[in-house]
Amino acid sequence: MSNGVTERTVSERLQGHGIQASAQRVAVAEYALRTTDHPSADVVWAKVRESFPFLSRATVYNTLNLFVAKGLLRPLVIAEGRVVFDPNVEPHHHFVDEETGEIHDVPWDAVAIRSIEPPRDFELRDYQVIMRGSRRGRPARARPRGSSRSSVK
Amino acid sequence: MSNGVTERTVSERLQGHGIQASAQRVAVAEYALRTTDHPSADVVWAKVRESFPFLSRATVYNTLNLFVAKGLLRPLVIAEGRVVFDPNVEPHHHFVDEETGEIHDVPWDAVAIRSIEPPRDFELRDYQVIMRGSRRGRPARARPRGSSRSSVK
DNA sequence: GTCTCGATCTAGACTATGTCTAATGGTGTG
DNA sequence: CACACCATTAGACATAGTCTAGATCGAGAC
Repeated sequence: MSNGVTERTVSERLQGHGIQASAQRVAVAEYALRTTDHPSADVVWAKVRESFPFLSRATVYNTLNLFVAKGLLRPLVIAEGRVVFDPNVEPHHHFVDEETGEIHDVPWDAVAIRSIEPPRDFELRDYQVIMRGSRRGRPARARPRGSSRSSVK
Repeated sequence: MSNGVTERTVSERLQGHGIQASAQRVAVAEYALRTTDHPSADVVWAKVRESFPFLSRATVYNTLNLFVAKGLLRPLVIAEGRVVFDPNVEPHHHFVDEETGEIHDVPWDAVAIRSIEPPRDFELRDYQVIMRGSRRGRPARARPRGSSRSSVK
């Protein structure tokens, strides 16, 4: 794909957002800015270390937070127990599979909103629709939470 | 307020949902089923212990998860770093104040949705709009995250 | 009343996510 | 080379949440 955004090297993208490039930051960016998996910070750490073993956990957290501050990633508070990161910073919605915990992007125009009214005295900065459900045909009962066993005896 | 729902005692509500009442469960319910604060489990623990000191943390977690399983509470994955609980189990939306982290209920009809299309092969169980912003007049820059100091140097 | 059984409650160990700190190392400028 | 600055590191720390093993409670059987 050569759409004028992804054809630039990762290193150039970082510098274009005012981020000093370094070996570690490029390695994190190569994964985190290309994936569609909505990984958590620890998942990024594990993935990147496969090809770049000299990388501390603190650096991954620092780097991801830096990318968020510079507008390269968006943090999502949707998954249970952790923040996940989305390199798609354009407006869109999300669908959470309640059985697997997987998060899928939903195009902005898959939802037609006629009007939206924030609470009085509050200023709306952005919004999105969070859908929950499961793959068609599966009943989807008790949600997995932490361990695989049921959380209520 | 005597609207046919809240006029029943908490103990009766628990039994009506198939939950064996106990001193601890009633104490948790008195707070968690009445509040509009969207508390986390540890907040519930702290609040309830003010008037009911003999209460372990595990009991609070067990009890809240039981209430969720029985449909008395809805878990929300909106706030950073924790799950919060909402005794309003009717459909509604939420507004997150990005400065304070406070969560406010938004009535269902504050948003007019004309159509909504989940991803192919997925079954939509429920959905809600998550709005983010801040109180009018305040600029709302860096979001507080964990500690009060900036997370990116 | 007392025995028994299952449900509930408890303290504390444990795991996972995330932040902070102090020290180390690399790079550019003079 | 020396200095300053920034990135990186390991590990300590903080917090949310789960699990376990044992104590305790309560209701029915006798």
